[in-house]
Amino acid sequence: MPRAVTLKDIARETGVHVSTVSRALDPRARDSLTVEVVKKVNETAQRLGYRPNRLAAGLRTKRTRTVGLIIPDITNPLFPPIVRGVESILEPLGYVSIIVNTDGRQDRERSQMQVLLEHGVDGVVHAAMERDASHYTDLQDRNVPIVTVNRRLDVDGLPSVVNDDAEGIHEMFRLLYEAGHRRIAHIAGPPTISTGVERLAAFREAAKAFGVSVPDAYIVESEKFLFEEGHRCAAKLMALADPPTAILAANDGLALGAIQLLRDRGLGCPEDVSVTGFNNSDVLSLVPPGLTTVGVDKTGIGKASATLLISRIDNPEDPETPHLVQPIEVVIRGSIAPPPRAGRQDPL
Amino acid sequence: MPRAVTLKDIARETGVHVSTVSRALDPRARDSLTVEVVKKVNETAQRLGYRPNRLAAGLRTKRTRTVGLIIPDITNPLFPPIVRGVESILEPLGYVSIIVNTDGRQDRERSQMQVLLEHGVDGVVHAAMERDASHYTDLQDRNVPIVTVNRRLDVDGLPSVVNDDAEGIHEMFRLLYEAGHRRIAHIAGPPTISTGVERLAAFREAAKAFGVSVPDAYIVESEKFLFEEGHRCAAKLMALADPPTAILAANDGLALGAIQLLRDRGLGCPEDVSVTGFNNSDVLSLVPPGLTTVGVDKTGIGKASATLLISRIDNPEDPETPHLVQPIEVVIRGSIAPPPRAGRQDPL
DNA sequence: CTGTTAGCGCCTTCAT
DNA sequence: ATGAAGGCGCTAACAG
Repeated sequence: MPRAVTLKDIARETGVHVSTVSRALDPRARDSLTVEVVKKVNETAQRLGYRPNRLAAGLRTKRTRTVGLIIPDITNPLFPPIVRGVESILEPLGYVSIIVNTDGRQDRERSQMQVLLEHGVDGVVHAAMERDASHYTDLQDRNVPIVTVNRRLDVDGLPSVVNDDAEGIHEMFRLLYEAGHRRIAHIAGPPTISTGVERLAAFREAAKAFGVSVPDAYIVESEKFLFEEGHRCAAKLMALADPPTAILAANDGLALGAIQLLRDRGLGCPEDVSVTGFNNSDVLSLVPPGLTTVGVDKTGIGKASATLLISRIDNPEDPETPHLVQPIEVVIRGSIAPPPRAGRQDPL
Repeated sequence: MPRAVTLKDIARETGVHVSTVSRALDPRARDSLTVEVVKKVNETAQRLGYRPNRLAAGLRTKRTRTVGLIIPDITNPLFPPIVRGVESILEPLGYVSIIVNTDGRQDRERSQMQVLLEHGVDGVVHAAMERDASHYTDLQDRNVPIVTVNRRLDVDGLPSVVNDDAEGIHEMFRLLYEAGHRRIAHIAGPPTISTGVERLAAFREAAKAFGVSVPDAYIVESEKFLFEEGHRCAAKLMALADPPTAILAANDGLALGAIQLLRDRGLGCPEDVSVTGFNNSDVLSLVPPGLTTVGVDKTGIGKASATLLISRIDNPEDPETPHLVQPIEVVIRGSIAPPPRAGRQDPL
């Protein structure tokens, strides 16, 4: 069990002092040294297989090259690409990420932040879905930079990166409108989730923008962003005396559930009812009829948030708190068609 | 920017020495102290919001309560549940995980291990897919315990946790056999991937066990575990003079690609050709006809590997290197039917 | 039962 | 241009 090589070992080997070794290995301090010394030190470091002890360095410098990544649940397909995006920026810079899952629970969020603090993270990327403004006080007290990704906070002062949800909803609405639909319903996300309320608000905006009136009954709130909920909510919609000819769902899962409900009722998508989703989940191309949806750049928001975080870490005094909005992409598949004739005969 | 509270602060506040504070906070050393002192120290620690500095402690004790998690790509749906499983065990024990992605590249695996070492991880869980036995020498030299998960290594000496691939393939074969199939083909995984060769070997075993002879042309090797490859390989199979009546694919993606090929050719699954997969990916229930497949307990292997790792960390002298095999589950959906009449008329 | 001492590995003045 | 010395926060002998 050969002990790890330390500066001291290199010092002994080369005959110079430890602090000289430290300087020779530090690109920023290197030039105050003889080229020969630098060369010899680096060579022996190489030869002995020296690896800096980040703990010791961190203890001294208060910089650990570690960042915390707080996410609700890595199992939710939304987050792995974000994580990958973050790492694609951080890793080349020599940072490692400590990932913690919170399941969206405030108590866990709090305690996990403490854990990150204990490990001396240089910064934190917080990916979340809940709407509540979490208590970042501990981090801010300790002056640890934090960036939120994937949701805009109610209360603010922190940099954030989000997708352009409003634009995505607007474009889905436009597609339905231009196909001829006027009876357009919305299966909304849970009111506790940030994207749930954002997309609902955007839906209302879009309806107004296109001059389409939406009866209250055309807006159904789901309890979770899941297939089953889409199914349940679509059932409520299709049970109306005046059912919609199109359903704009707040995400893909809800949309797929809605399509299933239609099928159960003997209705076809898109012939009888058009449906749209949000997120462009990987599997969509496989499941008929192919959901028209909003593609979001998950890796992109991850990258952007990491870039933002690094700039905060490197310039702690910079007072800016940018709010980045990542553009979305319209993904057209087969789930939209003009409304059926019966639909057209109804008075607008 | 209030500096973090340290032992020294508590010492000053309570009037006892730093080392006494340290002891009072350590459950194992606590009982050599007066209850009053312990009480007072803990109260003030609480009041001041003391959080131990893990870096400093780690520098002293060589234990950081940090483990490394090496995976090819968190974006591959196979890994998030494993990660979650690992964390479900580690987090309650006070460990955090540093996750690094390697894209399965040896050079990155090597360099990332160095990075983990620099950060003083107490152990490493290595999830991998490639067959090559990686060089764990650096870790082993430093006496850092390591557990591999999701693949068995060619060369060994390390504890590992894998799924019971052989059993899964055997069961799929049985299902097909019992439905009446005798012309059963295999779309194999890439030969560079551990599960690829394992499942191919298991397929040959199963065929032998059931007394079914498999022509060479009935085994097609894919280059990646992907839909497109399943499509391509199935095309080769169905172009044979004597095409199979059943396709046992090495994973779900390949199976779905095969089903798509059948559809392209105007053939139905399961009426014309039966198909089976492996992994029980989340989406399968949504895509017709519902793939019959092998369910693997990803969270379970994650948990098992973490448990194994902890026991290695706690008992470094223990010479055992267990190889755990996690049981699989047969998931029956609609993709198997008896072979069509035409198939039966062929000579066996 | 508690204080003293030393040092983990590194960086950073301060001297020379 | 390099060495000496101190200390980051914590723990672990060793004293007493």
